Amino acid sequence: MLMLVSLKVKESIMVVLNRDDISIQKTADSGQCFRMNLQEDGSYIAAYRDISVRVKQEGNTITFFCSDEDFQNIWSPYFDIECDYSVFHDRIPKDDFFLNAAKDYSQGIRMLRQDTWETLISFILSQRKNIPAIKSSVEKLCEKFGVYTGGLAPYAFPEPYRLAAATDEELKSCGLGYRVPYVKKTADIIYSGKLKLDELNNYPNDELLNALCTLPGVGVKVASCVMLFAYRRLDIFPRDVWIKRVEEQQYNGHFDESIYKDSAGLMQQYMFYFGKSEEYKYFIIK
DNA sequence: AACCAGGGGTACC
DNA sequence: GGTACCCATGGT
Repeated sequence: MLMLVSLKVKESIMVVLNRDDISIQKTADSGQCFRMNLQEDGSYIAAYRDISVRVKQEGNTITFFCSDEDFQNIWSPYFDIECDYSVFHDRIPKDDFFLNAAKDYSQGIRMLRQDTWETLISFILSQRKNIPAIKSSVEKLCEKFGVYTGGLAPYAFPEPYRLAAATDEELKSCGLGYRVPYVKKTADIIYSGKLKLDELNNYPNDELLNALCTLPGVGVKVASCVMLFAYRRLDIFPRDVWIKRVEEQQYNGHFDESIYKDSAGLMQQYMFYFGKSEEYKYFIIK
């Protein structure tokens, strides 16, 4: 059952939760974020803009090493701690064996509330890359262009003006390949204020999609990821090669996400995470 | 060592 | 409106 217990530890250097519906590991490996990494001690460091936090999970006990204030203001929203996903799970039809298996395998993944700018650039450079390669490029961008913070994640995600002013050679050295002009032009559009990411917050889905797709290197898939992971449009269902593969193998080529309404995005995460797993190969044979 | 990766732009038709 | 082809790099 869902437990919503929060212990405020004295001196408030950490916040401890007891939750059986959260997995930091699965969330870190779910491919929605690229700056949440396993440390040698088993904890994770999660980074976001220019801030970072250490999170350690042992069973149902999750410890955030931050002040109570930072937890309430930053990390609780970021990890979507307040949201109960069980109502989303209840919408899965009993006879959809694949989606039920995907849900069971993936349960614990959180729908993170990420930064729009960081998510936009991350997914522009995600195209035709696997997740380790994306993480590598993002890390290089931070090291080369990000402000030094001295925090757990020492370098912030670079500000728009830094990427707009970068040379092609500098960007290429981050492994961006042919995506260099996409990143640079998009950074210039954001930096110059021709498109204001904050203002898109109150756009309806179709207008938000259109606005994002005007950016170079942004098509429907990248825009969908930004909408789901940063603008929190939970009814959006991004289709990448893995999802399309699952649709071919499990849904005669098309999964109708519309019946899931604002849990479509979560279902997509489950399908993606399960579809990539070794467990799924076993599921197909069975 | 081939093959593939959380795709988009472009040139066609 | 579709569709074929190219794109640069790194992980497996």
